[in-house]
Amino acid sequence: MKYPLLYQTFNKHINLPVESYLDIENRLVRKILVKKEFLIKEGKIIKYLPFINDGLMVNYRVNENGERYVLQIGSSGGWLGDLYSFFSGKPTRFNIQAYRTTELLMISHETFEYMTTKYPVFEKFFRLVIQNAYVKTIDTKYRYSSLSAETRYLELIKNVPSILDDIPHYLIASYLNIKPQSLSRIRKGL
Amino acid sequence: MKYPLLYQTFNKHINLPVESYLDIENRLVRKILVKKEFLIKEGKIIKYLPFINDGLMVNYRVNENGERYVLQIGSSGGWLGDLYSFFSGKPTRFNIQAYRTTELLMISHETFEYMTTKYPVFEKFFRLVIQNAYVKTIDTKYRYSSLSAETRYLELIKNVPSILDDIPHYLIASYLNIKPQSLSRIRKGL
DNA sequence: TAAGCTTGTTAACCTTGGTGAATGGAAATT
DNA sequence: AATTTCCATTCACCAAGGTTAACAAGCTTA
Repeated sequence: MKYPLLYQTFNKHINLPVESYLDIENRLVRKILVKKEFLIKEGKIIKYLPFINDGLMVNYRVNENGERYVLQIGSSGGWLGDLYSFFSGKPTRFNIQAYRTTELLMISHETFEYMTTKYPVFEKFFRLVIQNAYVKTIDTKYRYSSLSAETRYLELIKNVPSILDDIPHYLIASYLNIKPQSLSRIRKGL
Repeated sequence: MKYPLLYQTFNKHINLPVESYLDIENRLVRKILVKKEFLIKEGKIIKYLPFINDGLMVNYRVNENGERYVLQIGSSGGWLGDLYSFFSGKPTRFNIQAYRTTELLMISHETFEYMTTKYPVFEKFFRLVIQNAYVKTIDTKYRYSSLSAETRYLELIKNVPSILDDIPHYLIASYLNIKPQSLSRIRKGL
């Protein structure tokens, strides 16, 4: 078994025999990104579902004025791609970039088909992965409404401490929905 | 066929023969809520996946100080429940309330099992419903970051005009992440 | 009908975070 | 090594939205 974290992730949601896991493991595309390298750039059509086996990635959109808005930060054990583009075949509006050396295990359309056909329990697995991500974003909306920027910042660095080493402050600020100057102000006040 | 909107909703994502649809239609629990009636109250365990065949519903959470935070507004043709509670069996933290007479078609655990077992294509259907909801909430985060409260208000009433007739302003304000006084101020300025 | 909620609005004042400009240091480029 | 670009920080000032309070209009309910 080359990727125990992935096996563990599958088994958190579904019951998967090791042989079936190994069958799938062989069909994954492994990819290494160095710091600042892009996995996804706006306008491309997404061909893979990426599992972050080890690393840290940032998903952002750019508006008409060229300003970045960080929407998601993904770390080891998570999935960070563009489901919509992957399943619809339409171009993505996201940019996903590694912020330290990152090892991805990627599922192609072909592998996705193979997995869900040969092991139908994977339909459920992917439903659960998406469902958890969805539930998390609703929770984020609640916490953004009810908590101050400072509290959100403290929560974030508690949950993902490695963020401070790897992700520039101006992106952390964007993720928190504030400007870099405001993040500086908050950090100064702590 | 009693509920053409539901049939249409299925067929937007998957190919479902009419006979299969009719088989399922018979297994739904129909429920009518009057204005202000609750579908879900915090602390309960959710037993159904509700489809809004006709109506308008609001999902909110309450914080320690008793303040409401509106997270979602659902209208005809949508799904508005608590997936997490439904699938995990844990108590919900949401409150979901009708804001006009609302007709729901509800899927019990038993019916969900039946649907996904007898017509496996429903695994895909529910994955897509959740996926679309997820994609939409990420988009909402982007638009909330980059747009002013006034623009968000104008977008909202453009997308769901019936909101103004049925949902009190203080809930609309909460959904927009502002206070009722600020919404008044915005409305005055228009 | 009266009393009592609930909701919407206004106004004065306050707080949080945004803006624009300046500075210094780190990193990338030449 | 020198130059340029990028990033974090600070500051003074500004704007959007929050807070508190008062009041009016609609409802409920007695």
